[in-house]
Amino acid sequence: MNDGDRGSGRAARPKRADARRNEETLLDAAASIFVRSGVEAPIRDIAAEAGVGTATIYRHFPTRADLIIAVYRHQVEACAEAGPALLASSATPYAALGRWINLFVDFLATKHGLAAVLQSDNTGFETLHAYFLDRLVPVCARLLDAAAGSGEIRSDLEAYELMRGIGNLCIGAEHDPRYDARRLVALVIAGLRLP
Amino acid sequence: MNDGDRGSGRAARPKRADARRNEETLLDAAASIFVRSGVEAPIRDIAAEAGVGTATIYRHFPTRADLIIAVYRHQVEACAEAGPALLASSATPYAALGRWINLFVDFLATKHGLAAVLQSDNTGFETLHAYFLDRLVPVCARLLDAAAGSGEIRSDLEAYELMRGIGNLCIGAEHDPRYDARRLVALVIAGLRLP
DNA sequence: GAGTAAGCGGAACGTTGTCCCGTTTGACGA
DNA sequence: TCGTCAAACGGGACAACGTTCCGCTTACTC
Repeated sequence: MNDGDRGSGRAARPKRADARRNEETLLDAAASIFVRSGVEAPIRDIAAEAGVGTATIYRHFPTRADLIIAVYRHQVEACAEAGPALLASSATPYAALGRWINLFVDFLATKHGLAAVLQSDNTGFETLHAYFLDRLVPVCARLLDAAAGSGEIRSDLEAYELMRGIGNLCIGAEHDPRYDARRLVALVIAGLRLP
Repeated sequence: MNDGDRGSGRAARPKRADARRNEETLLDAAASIFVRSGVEAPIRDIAAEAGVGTATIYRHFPTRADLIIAVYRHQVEACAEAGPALLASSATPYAALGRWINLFVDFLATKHGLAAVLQSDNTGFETLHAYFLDRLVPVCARLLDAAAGSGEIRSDLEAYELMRGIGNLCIGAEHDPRYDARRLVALVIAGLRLP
């Protein structure tokens, strides 16, 4: 946001053109490498794909988390915005919740290794945790509250816990035909239901 | 098994005493380090704890998976053997299933990082996957079959898929007071129940 | 007690993340 | 148009780690 200049006081000179260009190139390269080799691909590979030095990546994205966030920001935003929309357009809050969780699973399951990174307690991914949580937990909480309010589900589960559980279930779902994360997630959602 | 000599033809000379001693020492050291730093602790740390060179570890346990298996074998066996016992002693197969899953979660949740490693699609952990799966999936399948047979749960979920899901849910459960794997697992088990 | 191969320790090598530093280059004022 | 300078750059340097190799040590056998 605030493309090009900062909002604070004396305009600190805007980014140089080559820097802006490099950032674009890097995002494209990272997206491409993430698809090919997962979000834990070596920094050097991404740098090579972009045709820049490794330091350039660190300059634009101090941590891997920052890069991942930048690459997937659009999709996360879309997912967050889908929450209220689904709530408005679905027959019941429970139905909305189910659909929204599916959206979330779609997102995670197609991102090679993202789910795993999202759960890792590795220091250095706090930014990533914080971003996902800040953005999506409130959305999930609203859906959960609505469904609890309408008496469809139990009300003793925190959105945070549910989202972490869903995230966990999506780990390693890409490469194992015998494991379908969606089926397990559906089980959790079913278990949420009140008799 | 077959402590000391091999069963095949000409007795290939038994292991040297110092080698056997080192293996013991290594298992103790690894167990201790696993508790302190998780199952992905640097090989060097384990070697240092045991007071041996790194090559000694590789000689006894060619891959990290082999070491992990050796360290936890007893507990896995106990878990496997608990399956039939619970089935015999519980009121219903469904109750037995629930208790057995709890045992499994207890095991995983206390082993710093084991759950994560168990799911990783990293080459080199096939042995670990194979061991856990070979040993525990059949046990789980029997419990699942029994509960399905008694009409308590749906019958369209493979034991393999359930176990992977449970394993996934246990990832990162140690260090986050806001995330209780057991609660999510209970939700899955509840979702399994037939109306 | 001597011979021998199993076993050992630690140095060496490859890979990866991260940081540093000398060089290049875009932006701006003259 | 051109000179100046800080932003930005590239790639080499360093550290941590997994893994392998090799010369030395030592437990067993006779």
